[in-house]
Amino acid sequence: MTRRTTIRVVLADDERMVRTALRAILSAEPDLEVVGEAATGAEAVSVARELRPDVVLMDVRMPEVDGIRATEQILATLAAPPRVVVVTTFENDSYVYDALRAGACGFLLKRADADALVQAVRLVARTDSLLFPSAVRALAAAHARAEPAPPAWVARLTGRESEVLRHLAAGLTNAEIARLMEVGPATVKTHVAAVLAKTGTRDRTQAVIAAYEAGFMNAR
Amino acid sequence: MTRRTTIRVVLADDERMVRTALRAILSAEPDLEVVGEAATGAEAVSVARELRPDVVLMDVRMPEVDGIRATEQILATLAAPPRVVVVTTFENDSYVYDALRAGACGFLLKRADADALVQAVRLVARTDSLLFPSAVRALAAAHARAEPAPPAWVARLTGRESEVLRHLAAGLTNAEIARLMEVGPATVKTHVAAVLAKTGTRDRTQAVIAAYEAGFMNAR
DNA sequence: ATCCGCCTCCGCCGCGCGGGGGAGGGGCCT
DNA sequence: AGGCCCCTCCCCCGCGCGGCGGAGGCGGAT
Repeated sequence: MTRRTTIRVVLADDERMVRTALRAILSAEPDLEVVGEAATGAEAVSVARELRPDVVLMDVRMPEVDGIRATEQILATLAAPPRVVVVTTFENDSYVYDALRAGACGFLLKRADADALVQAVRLVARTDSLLFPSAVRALAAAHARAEPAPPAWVARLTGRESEVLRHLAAGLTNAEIARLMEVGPATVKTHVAAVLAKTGTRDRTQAVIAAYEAGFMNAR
Repeated sequence: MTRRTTIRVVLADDERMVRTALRAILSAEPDLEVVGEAATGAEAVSVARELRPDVVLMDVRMPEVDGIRATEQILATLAAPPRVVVVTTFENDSYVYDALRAGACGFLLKRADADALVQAVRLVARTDSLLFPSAVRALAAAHARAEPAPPAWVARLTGRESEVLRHLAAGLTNAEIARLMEVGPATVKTHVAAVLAKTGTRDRTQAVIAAYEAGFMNAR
Protein backbone atom coordinates (compact mmCIF):
# COMPACT_ATOMS: atom_id res chain seq x y z
CA MET A 1 0.00 0.00 0.00
CA THR A 2 2.50 2.61 1.14
CA ARG A 3 5.64 2.86 -0.99
CA ARG A 4 8.52 2.64 1.44
CA THR A 5 11.20 3.81 -1.01
CA THR A 6 11.74 4.44 -4.71
CA ILE A 7 12.14 1.61 -7.14
CA ARG A 8 15.68 1.65 -8.50
CA VAL A 9 15.86 0.72 -12.19
CA VAL A 10 18.76 -0.05 -14.53
CA LEU A 11 18.31 0.16 -18.29
CA ALA A 12 20.28 -2.13 -20.61
CA ASP A 13 19.92 -1.45 -24.31
CA ASP A 14 22.49 -0.87 -27.00
CA GLU A 15 20.49 1.93 -28.61
CA ARG A 16 20.94 5.26 -26.90
CA MET A 17 17.56 6.49 -28.11
CA VAL A 18 15.74 3.62 -26.53
CA ARG A 19 17.48 4.23 -23.22
CA THR A 20 16.65 7.91 -23.38
CA ALA A 21 13.03 7.21 -24.12
CA LEU A 22 12.72 4.69 -21.31
CA ARG A 23 14.47 7.02 -18.89
CA ALA A 24 12.12 9.84 -19.81
CA ILE A 25 9.07 7.71 -19.21
CA LEU A 26 10.24 6.20 -15.93
CA SER A 27 11.68 9.43 -14.51
CA ALA A 28 8.30 11.08 -14.79
CA GLU A 29 7.09 8.81 -12.03
CA PRO A 30 8.00 9.93 -8.52
CA ASP A 31 8.38 6.41 -7.22
CA LEU A 32 10.74 5.26 -9.98
CA GLU A 33 14.39 6.14 -10.30
CA VAL A 34 16.69 5.21 -13.15
CA VAL A 35 20.00 4.71 -11.38
CA GLY A 36 22.08 3.39 -14.24
CA GLU A 37 22.34 2.46 -17.89
CA ALA A 38 24.28 -0.10 -19.89
CA ALA A 39 24.90 -0.43 -23.60
CA THR A 40 26.18 -3.98 -23.62
CA GLY A 41 25.45 -7.18 -21.80
CA ALA A 42 28.77 -7.15 -20.01
CA GLU A 43 28.17 -3.61 -18.90
CA ALA A 44 24.73 -4.56 -17.64
CA VAL A 45 26.21 -7.22 -15.42
CA SER A 46 28.80 -4.94 -13.85
CA VAL A 47 26.37 -2.08 -13.44
CA ALA A 48 23.83 -4.35 -11.78
CA ARG A 49 26.54 -5.69 -9.51
CA GLU A 50 27.53 -2.21 -8.37
CA LEU A 51 24.21 -0.47 -8.12
CA ARG A 52 22.01 -3.30 -6.86
CA PRO A 53 18.84 -2.09 -8.58
CA ASP A 54 15.39 -3.48 -7.89
CA VAL A 55 14.58 -3.95 -11.55
CA VAL A 56 16.62 -4.34 -14.73
CA LEU A 57 15.06 -3.67 -18.10
CA MET A 58 17.11 -5.83 -20.41
CA ASP A 59 17.14 -5.78 -24.19
CA VAL A 60 17.68 -9.17 -25.75
CA ARG A 61 19.83 -8.09 -28.67
CA MET A 62 23.02 -6.46 -27.51
CA PRO A 63 26.68 -6.57 -28.58
CA GLU A 64 29.34 -8.62 -26.77
CA VAL A 65 27.08 -10.42 -24.34
CA ASP A 66 23.42 -10.76 -25.22
CA GLY A 67 20.60 -10.07 -22.81
CA ILE A 68 20.05 -13.72 -22.05
CA ARG A 69 23.56 -14.41 -20.87
CA ALA A 70 23.62 -11.14 -19.01
CA THR A 71 20.44 -12.13 -17.22
CA GLU A 72 21.92 -15.48 -16.29
CA GLN A 73 25.08 -13.89 -14.92
CA ILE A 74 23.23 -11.27 -12.96
CA LEU A 75 20.96 -13.80 -11.33
CA ALA A 76 23.82 -16.20 -10.68
CA THR A 77 26.30 -13.80 -9.14
CA LEU A 78 24.12 -11.63 -6.96
CA ALA A 79 22.91 -12.74 -3.59
CA ALA A 80 19.72 -10.70 -3.79
CA PRO A 81 19.28 -10.42 -7.54
CA PRO A 82 17.08 -7.78 -9.12
CA ARG A 83 13.96 -8.63 -11.08
CA VAL A 84 14.92 -8.82 -14.71
CA VAL A 85 12.36 -7.82 -17.29
CA VAL A 86 13.30 -8.70 -20.83
CA VAL A 87 12.44 -6.24 -23.56
CA THR A 88 11.74 -7.59 -27.01
CA THR A 89 10.45 -6.19 -30.25
CA PHE A 90 8.27 -9.10 -31.28
CA GLU A 91 6.36 -11.27 -28.96
CA ASN A 92 7.00 -14.45 -30.91
CA ASP A 93 10.68 -13.87 -30.47
CA SER A 94 12.37 -17.21 -29.86
CA TYR A 95 14.53 -15.52 -27.25
CA VAL A 96 11.47 -15.44 -25.03
CA TYR A 97 11.91 -19.02 -23.97
CA ASP A 98 15.62 -18.69 -23.42
CA ALA A 99 14.95 -15.64 -21.31
CA LEU A 100 12.44 -17.52 -19.21
CA ARG A 101 14.92 -20.28 -18.68
CA ALA A 102 17.57 -17.77 -17.73
CA GLY A 103 15.30 -16.54 -14.98
CA ALA A 104 13.68 -13.42 -16.35
CA CYS A 105 10.42 -12.80 -14.59
CA GLY A 106 8.63 -10.75 -17.18
CA PHE A 107 8.50 -9.38 -20.70
CA LEU A 108 7.81 -6.11 -22.25
CA LEU A 109 7.20 -5.30 -25.87
CA LYS A 110 8.96 -2.23 -27.14
CA ARG A 111 5.69 -1.10 -28.59
CA ALA A 112 4.03 -1.21 -25.17
CA ASP A 113 2.75 2.19 -24.13
CA ALA A 114 4.32 4.25 -21.39
CA ASP A 115 1.58 3.48 -18.93
CA ALA A 116 1.98 -0.25 -19.29
CA LEU A 117 5.71 0.08 -18.95
CA VAL A 118 5.48 1.97 -15.70
CA GLN A 119 2.94 -0.37 -14.26
CA ALA A 120 4.97 -3.40 -15.27
CA VAL A 121 8.04 -2.08 -13.52
CA ARG A 122 6.08 -1.38 -10.34
CA LEU A 123 4.44 -4.76 -10.44
CA VAL A 124 7.64 -6.66 -11.00
CA ALA A 125 9.39 -4.74 -8.24
CA ARG A 126 6.90 -5.82 -5.64
CA THR A 127 6.87 -9.33 -7.04
CA ASP A 128 4.63 -12.26 -6.15
CA SER A 129 1.79 -11.45 -8.43
CA LEU A 130 1.19 -11.96 -12.12
CA LEU A 131 3.27 -14.92 -13.17
CA PHE A 132 5.79 -15.55 -10.43
CA PRO A 133 9.31 -16.49 -11.30
CA SER A 134 8.97 -19.91 -9.75
CA ALA A 135 6.11 -20.88 -12.01
CA VAL A 136 7.80 -19.40 -15.02
CA ARG A 137 10.99 -21.24 -14.30
CA ALA A 138 9.22 -24.53 -13.81
CA LEU A 139 7.56 -24.12 -17.16
CA ALA A 140 10.77 -23.10 -18.83
CA ALA A 141 12.52 -26.09 -17.34
CA ALA A 142 9.84 -28.36 -18.75
CA HIS A 143 10.26 -26.67 -22.08
CA ALA A 144 14.02 -27.04 -21.84
CA ARG A 145 14.07 -30.73 -21.18
CA ALA A 146 11.71 -31.17 -24.11
CA GLU A 147 14.36 -30.10 -26.57
CA PRO A 148 18.04 -29.92 -25.72
CA ALA A 149 20.56 -29.80 -28.53
CA PRO A 150 19.42 -32.26 -31.18
CA PRO A 151 21.98 -35.04 -31.72
CA ALA A 152 24.27 -34.83 -34.72
CA TRP A 153 22.55 -37.60 -36.65
CA VAL A 154 19.44 -35.50 -37.17
CA ALA A 155 21.24 -33.29 -39.64
CA ARG A 156 22.72 -36.28 -41.48
CA LEU A 157 19.35 -37.76 -42.38
CA THR A 158 18.32 -37.23 -45.99
CA GLY A 159 14.85 -36.02 -46.85
CA ARG A 160 13.42 -39.45 -47.48
CA GLU A 161 15.06 -40.87 -44.40
CA SER A 162 13.49 -38.20 -42.23
CA GLU A 163 10.10 -39.01 -43.70
CA VAL A 164 10.62 -42.67 -42.99
CA LEU A 165 11.70 -42.00 -39.41
CA ARG A 166 8.60 -39.93 -38.86
CA HIS A 167 6.45 -42.79 -40.10
CA LEU A 168 8.39 -45.24 -37.97
CA ALA A 169 7.65 -43.07 -34.98
CA ALA A 170 3.98 -43.26 -35.90
CA GLY A 171 4.14 -47.03 -35.52
CA LEU A 172 3.73 -47.95 -39.17
CA THR A 173 5.01 -51.11 -40.83
CA ASN A 174 7.28 -50.97 -43.85
CA ALA A 175 4.40 -51.87 -46.12
CA GLU A 176 2.25 -49.04 -44.74
CA ILE A 177 5.07 -46.57 -45.12
CA ALA A 178 5.58 -47.74 -48.70
CA ARG A 179 1.93 -47.09 -49.51
CA LEU A 180 2.04 -43.68 -47.87
CA MET A 181 5.20 -42.65 -49.65
CA GLU A 182 4.12 -44.26 -52.89
CA VAL A 183 7.25 -46.33 -53.35
CA GLY A 184 8.03 -50.04 -53.22
CA PRO A 185 8.50 -51.87 -49.93
CA ALA A 186 12.11 -52.59 -50.87
CA THR A 187 12.83 -48.89 -51.05
CA VAL A 188 11.43 -48.38 -47.59
CA LYS A 189 13.63 -51.16 -46.31
CA THR A 190 16.65 -49.39 -47.75
CA HIS A 191 15.69 -46.13 -46.06
CA VAL A 192 14.99 -47.86 -42.78
CA ALA A 193 18.39 -49.51 -42.91
CA ALA A 194 19.97 -46.10 -43.50
CA VAL A 195 18.07 -44.62 -40.58
CA LEU A 196 19.18 -47.45 -38.29
CA ALA A 197 22.78 -46.97 -39.37
CA LYS A 198 22.75 -43.20 -38.88
CA THR A 199 20.93 -43.30 -35.56
CA GLY A 200 23.20 -46.06 -34.33
CA THR A 201 20.25 -48.26 -33.45
CA ARG A 202 19.61 -51.90 -34.23
CA ASP A 203 15.88 -52.03 -34.87
CA ARG A 204 12.91 -49.78 -35.58
CA THR A 205 11.90 -49.65 -31.94
CA GLN A 206 15.22 -48.21 -30.85
CA ALA A 207 15.07 -45.79 -33.76
CA VAL A 208 11.71 -44.53 -32.53
CA ILE A 209 13.13 -44.11 -29.04
CA ALA A 210 16.03 -42.14 -30.47
CA ALA A 211 13.59 -39.97 -32.38
CA TYR A 212 11.62 -39.18 -29.23
CA GLU A 213 14.71 -38.59 -27.09
CA ALA A 214 16.10 -36.27 -29.72
CA GLY A 215 12.95 -34.21 -29.69
CA PHE A 216 12.54 -35.24 -33.30
CA MET A 217 8.78 -35.47 -32.81
CA ASN A 218 8.41 -31.98 -31.41
CA ALA A 219 9.85 -30.37 -34.51
CA ARG A 220 6.56 -30.62 -36.33
CA MET B 1 -1.75 6.91 -21.88
CA THR B 2 -5.27 8.26 -21.65
CA ARG B 3 -7.82 5.84 -20.31
CA ARG B 4 -10.64 5.77 -22.83
CA THR B 5 -13.14 4.03 -20.61
CA THR B 6 -13.36 2.12 -17.38
CA ILE B 7 -12.06 -1.41 -17.10
CA ARG B 8 -14.98 -3.72 -16.52
CA VAL B 9 -14.20 -6.52 -14.07
CA VAL B 10 -16.06 -9.66 -13.07
CA LEU B 11 -15.22 -11.46 -9.81
CA ALA B 12 -15.60 -15.22 -9.52
CA ASP B 13 -15.03 -16.67 -6.09
CA ASP B 14 -17.16 -18.93 -3.96
CA GLU B 15 -16.42 -17.04 -0.77
CA ARG B 16 -18.55 -13.97 -0.32
CA MET B 17 -15.95 -12.31 1.88
CA VAL B 18 -13.29 -12.57 -0.77
CA ARG B 19 -15.59 -11.05 -3.37
CA THR B 20 -16.48 -8.24 -1.04
CA ALA B 21 -12.85 -7.52 -0.28
CA LEU B 22 -11.87 -7.54 -3.93
CA ARG B 23 -14.78 -5.33 -4.86
CA ALA B 24 -13.83 -2.85 -2.15
CA ILE B 25 -10.28 -2.63 -3.40
CA LEU B 26 -11.15 -2.34 -7.06
CA SER B 27 -14.07 0.05 -6.61
CA ALA B 28 -11.76 2.53 -4.94
CA GLU B 29 -10.09 3.09 -8.29
CA PRO B 30 -11.94 5.42 -10.63
CA ASP B 31 -10.88 3.53 -13.74
CA LEU B 32 -12.03 0.15 -12.51
CA GLU B 33 -15.60 -1.06 -12.32
CA VAL B 34 -16.79 -4.33 -10.89
CA VAL B 35 -19.74 -5.15 -13.11
CA GLY B 36 -20.56 -8.60 -11.85
CA GLU B 37 -19.86 -11.42 -9.44
CA ALA B 38 -20.14 -15.19 -9.58
CA ALA B 39 -19.99 -17.79 -6.83
CA THR B 40 -19.53 -20.85 -9.03
CA GLY B 41 -17.70 -21.69 -12.22
CA ALA B 42 -20.92 -22.16 -14.13
CA GLU B 43 -22.14 -18.80 -12.96
CA ALA B 44 -18.85 -17.22 -13.99
CA VAL B 45 -19.30 -18.48 -17.52
CA SER B 46 -22.82 -17.17 -17.90
CA VAL B 47 -22.02 -13.85 -16.23
CA ALA B 48 -19.01 -13.35 -18.49
CA ARG B 49 -21.14 -14.21 -21.50
CA GLU B 50 -23.74 -11.60 -20.59
CA LEU B 51 -21.63 -8.77 -19.30
CA ARG B 52 -18.61 -9.05 -21.59
CA PRO B 53 -16.09 -7.77 -19.06
CA ASP B 54 -12.52 -6.81 -19.87
CA VAL B 55 -11.06 -8.83 -17.03
CA VAL B 56 -12.23 -11.80 -14.99
CA LEU B 57 -10.66 -12.55 -11.63
CA MET B 58 -11.15 -16.27 -11.28
CA ASP B 59 -10.67 -18.38 -8.20
CA VAL B 60 -9.40 -21.86 -8.94
CA ARG B 61 -11.34 -23.70 -6.31
CA MET B 62 -15.07 -23.33 -6.82
CA PRO B 63 -18.06 -25.66 -6.55
CA GLU B 64 -19.77 -27.23 -9.58
CA VAL B 65 -17.34 -26.09 -12.23
CA ASP B 66 -13.82 -25.22 -11.14
CA GLY B 67 -11.99 -22.11 -12.28
CA ILE B 68 -9.97 -23.96 -14.87
CA ARG B 69 -12.95 -25.35 -16.75
CA ALA B 70 -14.73 -22.05 -16.42
CA THR B 71 -11.73 -20.31 -17.97
CA GLU B 72 -11.68 -22.78 -20.83
CA GLN B 73 -15.35 -22.32 -21.50
CA ILE B 74 -15.20 -18.55 -21.36
CA LEU B 75 -12.30 -18.40 -23.77
CA ALA B 76 -13.82 -20.95 -26.07
CA THR B 77 -17.31 -19.55 -26.35
CA LEU B 78 -16.71 -15.83 -26.55
CA ALA B 79 -15.62 -14.13 -29.74
CA ALA B 80 -13.71 -11.38 -27.92
CA PRO B 81 -12.91 -13.13 -24.68
CA PRO B 82 -11.90 -11.23 -21.56
CA ARG B 83 -8.48 -11.53 -19.98
CA VAL B 84 -8.72 -14.14 -17.28
CA VAL B 85 -6.54 -13.75 -14.21
CA VAL B 86 -6.46 -16.77 -11.98
CA VAL B 87 -6.40 -16.24 -8.25
CA THR B 88 -4.67 -18.83 -6.11
CA THR B 89 -3.70 -19.10 -2.49
CA PHE B 90 -0.31 -20.75 -2.95
CA GLU B 91 2.03 -20.09 -5.78
CA ASN B 92 3.16 -23.68 -6.06
CA ASP B 93 -0.41 -24.68 -6.66
CA SER B 94 -0.49 -27.39 -9.31
CA TYR B 95 -3.54 -25.70 -10.80
CA VAL B 96 -1.20 -23.02 -12.09
CA TYR B 97 -0.16 -25.13 -15.04
CA ASP B 98 -3.66 -26.24 -15.85
CA ALA B 99 -4.73 -22.62 -15.77
CA LEU B 100 -1.98 -21.63 -18.15
CA ARG B 101 -3.03 -24.38 -20.50
CA ALA B 102 -6.61 -23.24 -20.26
CA GLY B 103 -5.55 -19.81 -21.45
CA ALA B 104 -5.31 -17.69 -18.34
CA CYS B 105 -2.98 -14.80 -18.92
CA GLY B 106 -1.93 -14.05 -15.39
CA PHE B 107 -1.92 -15.04 -11.75
CA LEU B 108 -2.55 -13.34 -8.52
CA LEU B 109 -1.87 -14.57 -5.05
CA LYS B 110 -4.60 -13.93 -2.55
CA ARG B 111 -1.99 -12.53 -0.23
CA ALA B 112 -0.97 -9.94 -2.81
CA ASP B 113 -1.49 -6.42 -1.54
CA ALA B 114 -4.21 -4.15 -2.84
CA ASP B 115 -1.82 -2.08 -4.87
CA ALA B 116 -0.44 -5.04 -6.76
CA LEU B 117 -3.95 -6.27 -7.41
CA VAL B 118 -5.06 -3.02 -8.94
CA GLN B 119 -1.96 -2.70 -11.04
CA ALA B 120 -2.26 -6.27 -12.24
CA VAL B 121 -5.82 -5.72 -13.38
CA ARG B 122 -4.87 -2.58 -15.27
CA LEU B 123 -1.91 -4.24 -16.85
CA VAL B 124 -3.80 -7.29 -17.96
CA ALA B 125 -6.60 -5.20 -19.38
CA ARG B 126 -4.28 -3.32 -21.69
CA THR B 127 -2.52 -6.54 -22.58
CA ASP B 128 0.62 -7.17 -24.57
CA SER B 129 3.18 -6.61 -21.90
CA LEU B 130 4.51 -8.74 -19.09
CA LEU B 131 4.20 -12.31 -20.22
CA PHE B 132 1.81 -12.33 -23.14
CA PRO B 133 -0.75 -15.06 -23.45
CA SER B 134 0.85 -16.44 -26.59
CA ALA B 135 4.17 -17.09 -24.91
CA VAL B 136 2.50 -18.50 -21.85
CA ARG B 137 0.37 -20.78 -23.90
CA ALA B 138 3.28 -22.05 -25.93
CA LEU B 139 5.10 -22.90 -22.76
CA ALA B 140 2.05 -24.48 -21.25
CA ALA B 141 1.60 -26.54 -24.37
CA ALA B 142 5.14 -27.80 -24.05
CA HIS B 143 4.47 -28.61 -20.45
CA ALA B 144 1.21 -30.22 -21.36
CA ARG B 145 2.57 -32.63 -23.90
CA ALA B 146 5.06 -33.71 -21.29
CA GLU B 147 2.38 -34.93 -18.95
CA PRO B 148 -1.34 -34.82 -19.75
CA ALA B 149 -3.73 -37.02 -17.84
CA PRO B 150 -2.31 -40.53 -18.15
CA PRO B 151 -4.54 -42.79 -20.27
CA ALA B 152 -6.68 -45.35 -18.53
CA TRP B 153 -4.53 -48.30 -19.55
CA VAL B 154 -1.64 -47.16 -17.38
CA ALA B 155 -3.53 -48.06 -14.23
CA ARG B 156 -4.56 -51.43 -15.67
CA LEU B 157 -1.00 -52.64 -16.14
CA THR B 158 0.18 -55.14 -13.56
CA GLY B 159 3.55 -54.75 -11.87
CA ARG B 160 5.38 -57.09 -14.20
CA GLU B 161 3.72 -55.60 -17.26
CA SER B 162 4.86 -52.13 -16.27
CA GLU B 163 8.39 -53.43 -15.88
CA VAL B 164 8.24 -55.03 -19.29
CA LEU B 165 6.91 -51.86 -20.90
CA ARG B 166 9.72 -49.88 -19.37
CA HIS B 167 12.24 -52.30 -20.83
CA LEU B 168 10.47 -52.22 -24.17
CA ALA B 169 10.80 -48.44 -24.12
CA ALA B 170 14.51 -48.92 -23.53
CA GLY B 171 14.73 -50.80 -26.81
CA LEU B 172 15.42 -54.24 -25.40
CA THR B 173 14.57 -57.57 -27.06
CA ASN B 174 12.48 -60.17 -25.32
CA ALA B 175 15.57 -62.22 -24.56
CA GLU B 176 17.32 -59.25 -22.96
CA ILE B 177 14.27 -58.42 -20.90
CA ALA B 178 14.07 -62.04 -19.78
CA ARG B 179 17.67 -61.96 -18.56
CA LEU B 180 17.12 -58.66 -16.76
CA MET B 181 13.95 -59.84 -15.06
CA GLU B 182 15.40 -63.30 -14.42
CA VAL B 183 12.51 -65.18 -15.99
CA GLY B 184 12.10 -67.30 -19.08
CA PRO B 185 11.68 -65.76 -22.57
CA ALA B 186 8.24 -67.31 -22.79
CA THR B 187 7.14 -65.37 -19.73
CA VAL B 188 8.30 -62.14 -21.26
CA LYS B 189 6.33 -62.93 -24.38
CA THR B 190 3.23 -63.38 -22.28
CA HIS B 191 3.75 -60.04 -20.56
CA VAL B 192 4.44 -58.32 -23.86
CA ALA B 193 1.24 -59.74 -25.30
CA ALA B 194 -0.65 -58.41 -22.29
CA VAL B 195 0.91 -54.98 -22.70
CA LEU B 196 -0.02 -54.90 -26.38
CA ALA B 197 -3.57 -55.87 -25.55
CA LYS B 198 -3.97 -53.31 -22.79
CA THR B 199 -2.36 -50.47 -24.71
CA GLY B 200 -4.37 -51.31 -27.79
CA THR B 201 -1.24 -51.56 -29.92
CA ARG B 202 -0.18 -54.23 -32.38
CA ASP B 203 3.58 -54.40 -31.89
CA ARG B 204 6.31 -53.36 -29.49
CA THR B 205 7.11 -50.23 -31.46
CA GLN B 206 3.59 -48.88 -31.12
CA ALA B 207 3.64 -49.83 -27.45
CA VAL B 208 6.78 -47.74 -26.96
CA ILE B 209 5.14 -44.82 -28.74
CA ALA B 210 2.12 -45.16 -26.47
CA ALA B 211 4.41 -45.18 -23.46
CA TYR B 212 6.08 -41.99 -24.56
CA GLU B 213 2.85 -40.24 -25.49
CA ALA B 214 1.34 -41.19 -22.15
CA GLY B 215 4.24 -39.63 -20.32
CA PHE B 216 4.96 -43.09 -19.03
CA MET B 217 8.67 -42.41 -19.27
CA ASN B 218 8.56 -39.23 -17.24
CA ALA B 219 7.00 -40.94 -14.25
CA ARG B 220 10.39 -41.99 -12.83
C1' DA C 1 -14.19 -74.01 -0.78
C1' DT C 2 -14.46 -71.66 -5.03
C1' DC C 3 -13.30 -68.33 -8.14
C1' DC C 4 -10.33 -65.04 -10.18
C1' DG C 5 -6.16 -62.35 -11.19
C1' DC C 6 -1.33 -62.60 -11.60
C1' DC C 7 2.92 -64.84 -12.67
C1' DT C 8 5.30 -68.54 -14.54
C1' DC C 9 6.18 -71.55 -18.50
C1' DC C 10 5.38 -74.81 -22.94
C1' DG C 11 4.67 -75.72 -27.99
C1' DC C 12 3.57 -74.29 -32.98
C1' DC C 13 3.13 -71.21 -36.80
C1' DG C 14 3.49 -67.30 -40.01
C1' DC C 15 5.48 -63.16 -41.13
C1' DG C 16 7.55 -58.83 -40.75
C1' DC C 17 11.91 -57.35 -40.11
C1' DG C 18 16.90 -56.52 -40.55
C1' DG C 19 21.48 -57.91 -42.85
C1' DG C 20 24.04 -58.59 -47.02
C1' DG C 21 24.92 -57.69 -51.56
C1' DG C 22 23.82 -55.89 -56.05
C1' DA C 23 21.90 -52.74 -59.75
C1' DG C 24 20.18 -48.83 -62.36
C1' DG C 25 19.06 -43.78 -62.95
C1' DG C 26 19.19 -38.75 -62.00
C1' DG C 27 21.47 -34.68 -60.17
C1' DC C 28 25.52 -32.07 -58.84
C1' DC C 29 30.27 -30.90 -58.57
C1' DT C 30 34.84 -31.13 -60.42
C1' DA D 1 34.25 -37.33 -68.55
C1' DG D 2 34.31 -39.18 -64.23
C1' DG D 3 32.95 -39.34 -59.27
C1' DC D 4 29.61 -38.99 -55.67
C1' DC D 5 25.19 -38.86 -53.35
C1' DC D 6 20.43 -39.81 -53.31
C1' DC D 7 16.52 -42.46 -54.61
C1' DT D 8 14.69 -46.45 -56.52
C1' DC D 9 14.23 -51.54 -56.57
C1' DC D 10 15.67 -56.63 -56.67
C1' DC D 11 17.35 -61.23 -54.52
C1' DC D 12 18.09 -64.58 -50.42
C1' DC D 13 18.56 -65.69 -45.64
C1' DG D 14 17.86 -66.02 -40.60
C1' DC D 15 15.41 -64.83 -36.73
C1' DG D 16 12.93 -62.16 -33.53
C1' DC D 17 8.40 -61.31 -32.91
C1' DG D 18 3.42 -61.73 -32.23
C1' DG D 19 -0.89 -64.83 -32.24
C1' DC D 20 -2.77 -69.11 -30.91
C1' DG D 21 -3.99 -72.40 -27.36
C1' DG D 22 -2.76 -74.68 -23.12
C1' DA D 23 -0.99 -75.52 -18.27
C1' DG D 24 0.37 -75.16 -13.40
C1' DG D 25 0.97 -72.51 -8.95
C1' DC D 26 -0.16 -69.01 -5.75
C1' DG D 27 -2.57 -65.52 -3.36
C1' DG D 28 -6.61 -62.79 -2.21
C1' DA D 29 -11.55 -62.07 -2.41
C1' DT D 30 -16.49 -64.12 -1.70
